[in-house]
Amino acid sequence: MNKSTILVIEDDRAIQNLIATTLEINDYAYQTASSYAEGIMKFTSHNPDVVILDLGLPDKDGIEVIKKVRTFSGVPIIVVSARTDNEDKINALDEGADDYLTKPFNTQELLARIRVALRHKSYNAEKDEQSSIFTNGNLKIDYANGCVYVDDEEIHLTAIEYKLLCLLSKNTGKVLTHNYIKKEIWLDDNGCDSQLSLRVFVTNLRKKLKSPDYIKTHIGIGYRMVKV
Amino acid sequence: MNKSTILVIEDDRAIQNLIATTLEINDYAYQTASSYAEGIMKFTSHNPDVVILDLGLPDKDGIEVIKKVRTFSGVPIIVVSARTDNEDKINALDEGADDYLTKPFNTQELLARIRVALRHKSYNAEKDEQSSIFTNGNLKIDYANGCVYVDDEEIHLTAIEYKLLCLLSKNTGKVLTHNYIKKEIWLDDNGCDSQLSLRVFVTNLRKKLKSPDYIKTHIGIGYRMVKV
DNA sequence: TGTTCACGTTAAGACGGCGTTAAGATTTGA
DNA sequence: TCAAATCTTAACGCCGTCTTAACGTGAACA
Repeated sequence: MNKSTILVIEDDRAIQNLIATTLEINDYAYQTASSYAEGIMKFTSHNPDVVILDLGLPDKDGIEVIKKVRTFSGVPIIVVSARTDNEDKINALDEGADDYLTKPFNTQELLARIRVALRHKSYNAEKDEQSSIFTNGNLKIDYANGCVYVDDEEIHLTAIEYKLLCLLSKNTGKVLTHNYIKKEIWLDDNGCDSQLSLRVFVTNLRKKLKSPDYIKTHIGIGYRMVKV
Repeated sequence: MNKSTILVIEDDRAIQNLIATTLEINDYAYQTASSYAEGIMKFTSHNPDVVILDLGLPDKDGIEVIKKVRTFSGVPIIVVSARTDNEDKINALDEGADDYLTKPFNTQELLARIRVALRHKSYNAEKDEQSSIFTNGNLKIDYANGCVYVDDEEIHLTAIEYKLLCLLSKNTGKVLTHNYIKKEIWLDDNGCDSQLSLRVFVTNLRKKLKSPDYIKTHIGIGYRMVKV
């Protein structure tokens, strides 16, 4: 049997050890991380099957881990936190966490919830095989680190340009309507004349990608990224 | 928007009402059941998107609901129970429940966990939606991506041409009247002499499809796509 | 066999959407 | 607070798309 790998992001050493021991006894492979940065790094290098996450990290709020991971992966995330406030729970769940346990927790329950998570994952596994690195011609996107390369040279994109590029690249081959793009990028859609702005962003993006061919225009409809 | 349907299996009337009210306020459709038998019956008749289940039912243990449902469905099941015993929790989760809340619970948290469950479900639904490709002879239409291929080579269609082709292909074998096509494509029908325009579009479409045979003319009536 | 009618085809012109540049407004970071 | 980066808006030329007109073609019918 293939061991499942579990990434534990937790800054309290005592609890980290408790979880690690529990996992070890139950024959799971695992990795540990003590901060946001280490967590993301270990995620990309080990591609775990489940993430166990504490919200109280030294460098950033644990919520940021959820947001970051969700930009490129649907892996099950179980939050384990001392925060009992409902708002924290709801916030974490809505940002993409799959479960939320409050400390102190029962290790048997944690194991059961890990089994639930693995069940979900294996059910999804068929279609899921997405990596955190996207490649198309001379274009490369590292979703986990938020870097974009053209001809193996890093290029600088603004926030909106990056969002737009992610949107297009994750839907390569699919035509995205102006309206859809608008809603994804400008969450409140009455902010500006985004139809016009969009044209400018596409222009700039094409320029920075050093080729107009990645993004194809569908007149009257929208845009689409094509395999080159 | 399509309302999600939630089945609440709970024998305590007070809590049943509490959940029902919460769901109603948040614009979910729901069904209620007070026993194992009623729960299974309503499940089969309403095919809910999520099940909320109390373990203490009058006729059978709630665990039996999980076992039964899992023999034919992977629908998300959220257990809501007064039993705080870890064994009960673990047992329910291992039998196939997806989440477990202990009473008294916070309604906002319940709602958040319902959203998690629906997310899982819709994520799975995407996989099944993959087969939206139409084929007819050398013509291939990828509705989901909005692309059209002839002889395995992509062809470019304008917005109206694509709309027209979709209309015809989705009604292959059926004659569509001029009037019907007109209404579907030119929503405000007083815009132009669409009868004349239509002739031009059909010509161009036939040319782009590299064969006049896909679209057959019914003089005085309309057009129809035929299987070639 | 000629007439008529609906449709096919082509081409031209009008129209609108798009790409592009640049300048003003806004946000961000030191 | 100021400077730099970013976002929004305006303007304009170009090009693809849509519409319209004109003519050709073939079938039905007397």
